[in-house]
Amino acid sequence: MSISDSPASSICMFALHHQSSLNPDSSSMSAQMPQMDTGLYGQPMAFPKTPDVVCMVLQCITFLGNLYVSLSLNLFSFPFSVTPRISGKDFSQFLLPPPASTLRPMGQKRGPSKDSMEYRLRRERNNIAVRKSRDKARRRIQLTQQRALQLQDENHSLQLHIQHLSHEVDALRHYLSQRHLQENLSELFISQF
Amino acid sequence: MSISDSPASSICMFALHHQSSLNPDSSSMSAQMPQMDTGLYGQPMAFPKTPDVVCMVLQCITFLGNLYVSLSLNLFSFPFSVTPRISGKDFSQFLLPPPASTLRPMGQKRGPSKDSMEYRLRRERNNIAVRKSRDKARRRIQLTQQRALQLQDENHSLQLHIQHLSHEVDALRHYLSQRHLQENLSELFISQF
DNA sequence: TTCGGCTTGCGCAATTACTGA
DNA sequence: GTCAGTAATTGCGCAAGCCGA
Repeated sequence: MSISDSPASSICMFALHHQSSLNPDSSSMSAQMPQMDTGLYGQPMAFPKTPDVVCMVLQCITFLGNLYVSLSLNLFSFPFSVTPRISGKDFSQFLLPPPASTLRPMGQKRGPSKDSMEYRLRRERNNIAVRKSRDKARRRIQLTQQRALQLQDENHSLQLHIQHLSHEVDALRHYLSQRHLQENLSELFISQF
Repeated sequence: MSISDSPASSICMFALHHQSSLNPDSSSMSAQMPQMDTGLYGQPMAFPKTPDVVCMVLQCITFLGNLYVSLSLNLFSFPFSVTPRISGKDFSQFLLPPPASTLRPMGQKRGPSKDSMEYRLRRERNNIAVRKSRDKARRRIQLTQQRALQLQDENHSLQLHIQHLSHEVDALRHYLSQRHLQENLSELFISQF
């Protein structure tokens, strides 16, 4: 588990920011502020129509991914509450072509652009992997918690057992010491005759 | 912990999607596909210059949020690795005004729009809360794991203790039975006289 | 009832871990 | 052993729901 928010780094980020706040190369920024590129890339372009068959493929991938998570959840039957907190889950972002304005000019080498089918397939595969990984993590956490509770109970039982055995040992020792004392007295009594 | 990916719900989502894949009301879609609005809202507008004081406020909030996480991490000194995996963390998205093209016309009642300062402040507060909450969850998981290991060790010690006590009880019982046999023999021997 | 913080599912992107050629 | 491609992991932001004051 890695945390990038160490004090030094966060302070450095904070300090460095003043010089790089206009960096247009950040992919996360371009994802959230695509309009920064409008001056360069905002020229009118033909909206790329996505073939229906590709939509079907994406739908199938999404569906199978969700089915995987659902089945694995039910397979292990963990006590997750299944309340539909996210009521309006929206898959349309995967089925619609990305906006035309995020297209880069042809000369730009950025790998596959955000509207390419390869990019969408890659993203969707990763989304499935992410869901799978997080589900696995949830299971691991649940197992650890259950194991801790079980160990706690076991510990309690063992302590009771130890208590019982200790009492037994004490009783036996006490009994023996009494017997020993008695015998000593008897021997003393006998020896006086 | 709630999971909304039950089989039924995911299938329903899948089925429902066919009728709503073009829903432009999805906020998540609008976040990732802001250009869908260009035809409506892409008219030339004056770029809203953000006052420097607001940038300062946002910077302070971000900085304090990161500081909180950092300090709480160091305060409890958990063995997190501090490798800077995200090398180019970019805060500029919070410090720059949002793109003009995401502005909604005044008539639209959507609550605070994505470019309003109130929205950005709300988002930034939530981001801080999210970081805090996830950090707390990480700590909880770490504690649970450590507790499980500790309980396991404790369990082992207790089992050894029980083993020792059981042997002791056995030895004492055996000793007593021998003594009892001896005494019976003695009594028998004495009674014969 | 409302409001603000807290949780949590999710997608994105970067990075790491694996695996087969 | 190397390298390319893919899966897995992880930090992050967004949004929705939850909860207590």
